[in-house]
Amino acid sequence: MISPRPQPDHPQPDHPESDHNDAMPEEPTQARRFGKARTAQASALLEDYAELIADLLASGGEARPTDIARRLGVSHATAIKTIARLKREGLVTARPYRGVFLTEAGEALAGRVKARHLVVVELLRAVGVPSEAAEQDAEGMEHHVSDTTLAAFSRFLKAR
Amino acid sequence: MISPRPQPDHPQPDHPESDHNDAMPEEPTQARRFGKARTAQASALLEDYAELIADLLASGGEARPTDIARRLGVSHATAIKTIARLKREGLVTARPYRGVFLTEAGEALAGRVKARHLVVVELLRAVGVPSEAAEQDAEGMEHHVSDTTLAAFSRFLKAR
DNA sequence: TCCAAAGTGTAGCCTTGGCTACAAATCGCT
DNA sequence: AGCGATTTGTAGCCAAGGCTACACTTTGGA
Repeated sequence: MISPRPQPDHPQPDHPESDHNDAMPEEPTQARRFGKARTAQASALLEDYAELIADLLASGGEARPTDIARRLGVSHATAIKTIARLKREGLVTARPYRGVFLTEAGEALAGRVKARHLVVVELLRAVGVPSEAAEQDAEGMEHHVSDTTLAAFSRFLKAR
Repeated sequence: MISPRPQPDHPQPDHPESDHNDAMPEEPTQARRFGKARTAQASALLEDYAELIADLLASGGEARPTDIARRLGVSHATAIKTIARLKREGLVTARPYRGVFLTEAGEALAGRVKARHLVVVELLRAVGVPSEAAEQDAEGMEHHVSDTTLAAFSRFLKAR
């Protein structure tokens, strides 16, 4: 399946790093950054679920799997599977046919997420992003906003 | 451009509450937002690879799988698998043991991604985020920045 | 020249997060 | 009370994106 005998038509004699005598340690930093972005992405779903469940409980009184699924735009089976994962993570409690509730940890997470969401949306609007786009983009961006950045956002908004 | 999953076109025929007279926050809107954030996430990796490959080609002359892997902080096997996917998507060309090169589409993508990255980092710094955090957070956030938001960022930076 | 090291590729495994299809439980209405 | 509709749960499938282990090429140095 691999090619028949690749010919050495490609002389690349020079070694890039030979002339890199000065500081080169750029890779670890970048790798770390990418890694962090990857892990942030991993918790994003959990955060969204926690926030939504809190929302449903606050407004409607109950958070049912189908409601969650519809709001998130996924099938109910997917929602149920994710709820199981939330349960494993200790963020919610749920008994069959009885709805979903947040644990204390889940509540705390939901609160943090919601606050962060608001700040991000506010900041986007403050720099001139239309509300519609601000809401849309914040949904994805917020999960990558570190505490440091969040604090800077708050400062900026207050000082404005 | 990148349509990873053949979306079976959500057969969400139901207009849930026909008799919900009072303001129920529209679920379709929220579902759409979450869905978009999800798909944005899907293309994020491809974007990162394209940008990195462009960077390596520009500075070192060649983009080898191990270099890519090291810079991204993943195993070389993972990098190779992803490169295969990039190939499937028509963003790069690569022959065994010969390095990776960008197609025209890949080049275009890399250019867009890089420009966006710069704007996002600039914006973050402009609102007071320390450089270190700005770089870190931009890495994750940029993939969720829509054209509309990007334009607003540029405007804000210019008008500052 | 030739052999070991470095780089590359393949195979298999895992988890996430989607989906559909089907089964079981609960609800709501007559 | 009973039955159909809705909701919930389960099972099985898929692709993406990780990993390790192993095999194969290329390259470079003795």
